[in-house]
Amino acid sequence: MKKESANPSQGQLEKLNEVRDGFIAQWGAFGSQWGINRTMAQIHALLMIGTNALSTDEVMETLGISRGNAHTNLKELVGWGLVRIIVRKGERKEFFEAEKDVWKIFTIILRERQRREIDPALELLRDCQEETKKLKGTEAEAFRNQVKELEQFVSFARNIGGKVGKLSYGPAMKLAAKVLG
Amino acid sequence: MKKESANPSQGQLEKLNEVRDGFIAQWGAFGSQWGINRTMAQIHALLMIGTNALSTDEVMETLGISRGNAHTNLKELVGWGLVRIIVRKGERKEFFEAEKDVWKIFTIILRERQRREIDPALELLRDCQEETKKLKGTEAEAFRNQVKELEQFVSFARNIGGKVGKLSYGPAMKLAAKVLG
DNA sequence: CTATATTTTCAGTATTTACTGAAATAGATG
DNA sequence: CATCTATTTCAGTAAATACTGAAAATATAG
Repeated sequence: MKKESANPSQGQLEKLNEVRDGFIAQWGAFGSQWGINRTMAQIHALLMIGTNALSTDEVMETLGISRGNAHTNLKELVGWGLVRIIVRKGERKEFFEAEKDVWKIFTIILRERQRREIDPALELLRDCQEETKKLKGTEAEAFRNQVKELEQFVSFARNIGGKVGKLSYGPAMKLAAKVLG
Repeated sequence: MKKESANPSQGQLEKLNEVRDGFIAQWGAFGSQWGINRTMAQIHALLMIGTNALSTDEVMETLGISRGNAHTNLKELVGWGLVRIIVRKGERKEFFEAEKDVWKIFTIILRERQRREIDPALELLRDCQEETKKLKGTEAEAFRNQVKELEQFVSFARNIGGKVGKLSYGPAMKLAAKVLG
């Protein structure tokens, strides 16, 4: 008979995989609500909760997805800076490893969303003001004014986000303490 | 010959409509990147930049969409609290009016996303910790630990968001000044 | 250079998500 | 209660998005 020990039993391994699979599936679902592709979120979850870097084939197999899909989304994650490519000497394959530090993950996502989504939105808001600068009438003024308010708020928020994103964990916590008073 | 005045000329009205249409279209595109349905974002933009409340028919007509689509998305916006229903006496139709105060818009979106997306994610993270509490082994520990870190961070951020969302404009700006200090 | 392993691309297809239009329901009016 | 107006629902369809699988490109080793 097997003795109880620090090593997991068969049942425990099964349980772990069950919970992990559930986590990955759910995380994928959350991702798609946030405008992130489901598979990308799943791969990110998979790499984040595992102990070692995985190859494309391992990702394909674990999630049951095609090579093309795995490849595209892995590279997309690398593009975000959330995943790094690891090359092991003697091995020809690439392996993929996720950033695990939650604060780093947060700042990366913050910066990337600023760059990809906030900045273009600000540009639109500024263009709209510029284009209607000389127009007269109630309607035109209402439009210009609302757009201006939006622009001021977004660029203000962006500013705060920018500062926060540059902080490292310690200083960020000190700042948070102030906010939480 | 028409004299120049505070009233907009024909050309100005055209220009205004052109810029407004561009704004609405672009805002819709941004919305879909953020996991918000395009039409809903467009209707929100339309109501936000206009001077008066619009009926379902006016929304349909302006955006060139079906009644069902207009109806569903208007009610969804009402569900978010970003749009109010106006009933004019003597009129049988409902009219829709958007919240225009940017700080209010921000706090509404903050609260709703917390409720709809962050809270369920936190629940998942907590469940995963609970379910794996007793499992032994390196893999299990890595999983539990990463999930714990995520949970701590998200619930911490949620906390800050919660406080900020409860502030009104003035105090929020004072707080922001500290952060930007 | 040839053989082999790995990555990348992408046309075709599947899945998901959003929209239409019309029918059903609800509300008001005389 | 018959009629008219407005709202709501939803089956069917359209559009957007994501995925597959295989072929092409690239890299490595002998």
